[in-house]
Amino acid sequence: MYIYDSVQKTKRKFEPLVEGKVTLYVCGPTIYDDAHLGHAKSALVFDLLSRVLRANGYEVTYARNITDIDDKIIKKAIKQKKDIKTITDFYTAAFHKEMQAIGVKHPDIEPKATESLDAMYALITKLIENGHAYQTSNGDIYFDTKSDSKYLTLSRRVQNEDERQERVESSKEKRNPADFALWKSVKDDSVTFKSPFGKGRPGWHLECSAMIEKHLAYKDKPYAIDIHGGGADLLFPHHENEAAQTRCATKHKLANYWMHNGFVNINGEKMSKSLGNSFFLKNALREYDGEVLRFYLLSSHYRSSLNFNTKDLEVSKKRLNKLYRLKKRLFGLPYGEEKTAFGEKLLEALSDDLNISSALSLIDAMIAETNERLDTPGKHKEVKKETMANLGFIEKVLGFGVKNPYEYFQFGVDDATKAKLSKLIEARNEAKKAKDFQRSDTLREDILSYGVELMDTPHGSFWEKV
RNA sequence: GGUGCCAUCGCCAAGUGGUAAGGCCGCAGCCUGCAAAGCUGCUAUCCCCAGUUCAAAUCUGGGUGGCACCUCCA
Repeated sequence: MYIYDSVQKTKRKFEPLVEGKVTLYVCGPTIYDDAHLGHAKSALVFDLLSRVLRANGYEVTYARNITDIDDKIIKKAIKQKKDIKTITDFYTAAFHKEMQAIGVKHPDIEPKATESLDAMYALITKLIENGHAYQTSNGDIYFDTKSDSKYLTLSRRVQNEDERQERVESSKEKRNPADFALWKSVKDDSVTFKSPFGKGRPGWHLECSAMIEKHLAYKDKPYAIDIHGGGADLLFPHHENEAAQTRCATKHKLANYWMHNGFVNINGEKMSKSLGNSFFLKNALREYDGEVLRFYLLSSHYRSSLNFNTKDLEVSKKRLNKLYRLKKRLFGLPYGEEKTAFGEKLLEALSDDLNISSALSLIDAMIAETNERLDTPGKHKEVKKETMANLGFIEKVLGFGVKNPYEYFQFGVDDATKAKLSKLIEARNEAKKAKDFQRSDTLREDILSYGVELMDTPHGSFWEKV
C-alpha cells in the first residue's frame, strides 16, 4: 500500500504503527446545513481508503467526527427559534441517510463535539500547564503559537506577521496574531458549556485533537494515529493547529500520514456553502441513483479537483451501466469468495494511492472480456464462477454494483409507469410472435416515449431507464 | 503580496526517465425481423521556449494559462 503524504509531499509506502492495524481519523462535517457534493466526495474518498486498507488485510479503526458545536449552528438555531440539538439532530440524520444512499459505510466511531468536552478540557488544561496556552482578561484561552517551535511545519508556511492579512476581529490581548482560540468565553446565556475555565464554547480546532486522544490514540507510539484525512482546505489552519495542540499537549505527534482530498468545483470555482454555489447531495439524489453519484465523485483521483457537470455525470452513469448489464447477464448466480487474478490487479491499482483510473480501466477490460467469452456458444461454467468472484470483489472494495441490476435500471420510474410498460411489452411480444413487425415497431415507439430503452434478450424483453 | 497545486485526443482521465491505459462522443463492421445491448477495428507525441540524457509527457530553468490556501470551509 502506498499513500501520498500531503505533508511530506511524496508518495510513501504505508507502514502502520502497529502491525496489521490502522487508525484513521477524518474531519467530518459541521452540521448546520445539507451536505453538498464536496462533502460527499470527502466521505467517499475515505470510505474507499478504509475499504482498500481492509482488503489489504488491515484491521481498520475509522473515526469521522461530527462537529455539532459551531457559531453557524447557533446562528441558525437562534434564527429559526429552535434548540441547537433540534438543528444538529436533523442534519445529522439527513447526513447519515445521504451517506448511505451513496454507499458510504458508517465509520467505526463517530464522535461528536458535544460528547467530547471532557477530553477538550483535559487538553486545554495540559496546554496551560505546559505553557503553550494562556487566558486573557475576558476569559478566552489562546494557543501560543510562538511557544511551539514546530508551528507551521505541517503546512510549510512562512510566518510573516507584517504581511499577514488579519481579516478577523481578534482580541487585543492575543500575544501573536496567529494565536488561535482554544476556548471562547461567552458572557451571555445563548449557548454555553460549563468548563473549569468558565462559561463558553470550545475552539473548533480543539475537538479533533481531543477526540483523537480519547478514541484512537496510541499512548506509546511516536504518533497518535496512522492516518489523518480531510479536505484540502483543512491543511491550514485547521490541521496545522490540531497538530500543534497534540504535539504540545502530549508526548506524540498527531499523525504519521496526512491525506487531503481535492475539491468539487462548479464552473471552475470551489463549491462551498459560503460561496453559495453548492450543489446539494439531496437534490442530486433526486435525479440520479446514489451509486451513480458515488461512481462519478470517485471516478477522478481523490487529490485532483473535479469540475462538476451533468455531462460527465452522465458518462459515469453509462460506465456504471455496463457493470450492471454484466450483472444482469449473470443474474441469480451466487458470489464466490475466491481470489482471482483480476481481483489482485484491481487491489494493486487501488493500493497505489487509490489509483481509481487504473482500477476502472481494469474493470472495463474485465467486462469486455467476460462479455466476449459469454458470447461464444457453451455453458461457461468457469467464466461465470470467476466473474461472480470478480463482481463480488468490486462490490466489496469499490462499492459498485451492490444493487439488484433490474431495479438499478428502473431508477425514478413509478409503479404505474412500470405496469404500463409491462403491458406494452407483452403486446409487442405478441405482435412479434405473429410476425406483425409494423405493429411491433409502433409499440416500441410507444415504449421508448416513456424515456426508456428496450432490449430483446434470450431471456425476454426488458426496458431500462435512460 | 506570500505559499502551493495543475496544464495529456472534441470531452473526462491514467501514466512521472524507456518510447502515450481506459471511458464518452464519432466512423466502419459482426450480431438482430428492425433496434437496443454486447463484441471487433479505427482516432493524440503530451501548453510554449531552452537545457540535461543514448532516451523526457515524465528531470532542470524560464514563460503563458488555470485553480487553491493565507478567513468559516470537505
